[in-house]
Amino acid sequence: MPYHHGDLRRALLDTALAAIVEQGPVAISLRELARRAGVSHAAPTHHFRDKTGLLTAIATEGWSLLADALDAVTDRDFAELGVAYVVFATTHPAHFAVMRAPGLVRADDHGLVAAQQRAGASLGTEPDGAPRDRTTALAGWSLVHGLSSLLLEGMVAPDPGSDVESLARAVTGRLGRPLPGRNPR
Amino acid sequence: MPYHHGDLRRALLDTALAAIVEQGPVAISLRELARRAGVSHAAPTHHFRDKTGLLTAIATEGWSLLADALDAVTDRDFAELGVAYVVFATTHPAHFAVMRAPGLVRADDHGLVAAQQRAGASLGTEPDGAPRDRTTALAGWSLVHGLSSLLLEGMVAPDPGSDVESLARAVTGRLGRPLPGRNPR
DNA sequence: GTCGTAACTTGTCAACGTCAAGACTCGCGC
DNA sequence: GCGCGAGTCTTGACGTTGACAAGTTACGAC
Repeated sequence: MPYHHGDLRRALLDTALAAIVEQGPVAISLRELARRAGVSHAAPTHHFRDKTGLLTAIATEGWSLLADALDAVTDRDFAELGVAYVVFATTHPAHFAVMRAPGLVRADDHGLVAAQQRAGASLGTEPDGAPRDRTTALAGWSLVHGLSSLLLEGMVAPDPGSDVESLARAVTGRLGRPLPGRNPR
Repeated sequence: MPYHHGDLRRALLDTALAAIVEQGPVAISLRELARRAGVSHAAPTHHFRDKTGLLTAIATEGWSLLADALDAVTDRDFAELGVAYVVFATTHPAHFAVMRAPGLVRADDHGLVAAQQRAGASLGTEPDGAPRDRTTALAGWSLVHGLSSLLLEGMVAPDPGSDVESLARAVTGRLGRPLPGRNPR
């Protein structure tokens, strides 16, 4: 094992993500992550100042990946964006758990706020690029954020034989969509 | 200070709730709660086996209070239930933070599950007492759960001059109701 | 009144997060 | 090809925490 790890930062993030899936974001310990990565107990300090720093990095990466996933949706109807949101949450449970956990991250971190805003902007933009009506955007965001949370908390599960994607599609379909010519924004 | 506290269990819960508002549910320490309550560092153990036990008790109480709040809504239209949900979350931030935090509580705790189901049943019941369509109920629950979360995470705030209740009313109004006469809003 | 039981204390342990100081190694300037 | 600084990692230490064990005190039923 070389003295210089190569990419210890990435390795620690990946180890942390795996541990979070197993034990939740609260139960992880920096020392155990270091152990799993084969480095000394204080090595993480240099890459992420402290535990909050590590979790902030994970949350930032999460929001950024979510923004990427939303930007990749070609049919920018809200239903499709919403489905992408829920699919992201269930395929990146560790990221999403940290993103929505209260008091685990430095909420005023620059990179974190920027990544959050990028994701928010993607949700709050109409297919034609115009900003969505605030109430509509908020309702949509709430809906998919809440559904993702309920799924990850285990309070709701897709019907057997069905999957998360079709559940998300059914639920987002309940959102009152303003009809094309009839409603501003 | 008497040897027997009187109602240490309640005192610890209240102290914990206050501390959670200040520092978040993760940062609280059993020892500090004991200190604030004026008892020895091991006293909490006897009332709540461990830290998870305390948080489970808070979550249980939260779901139970929420169920009470929902049951107290006389106009059982979903919009009103939803407003009550969001109002509960913002007026009981400590409870709600624990209720929705991942991995902090014993999710299989009997009392907790029962309280959750009581709240869920209230949301999933039509004004006339009939069970609501599953997708509709889930959409509504997701919407208000998500909105509450976004508010408490500080990612969204009511417009200045407005308040949480009217914001919740506006947002729940965006939910398409599968009633005859199709125009929501 | 005594006695069982519940409530609380004191003492202890391993693990953790964080800090300070030192050791190693890489790569750039010369 | 060589020194040297900056970046990377280690070692060691400190205070705090959650949890456990064993002992002490008060309450209430009989």
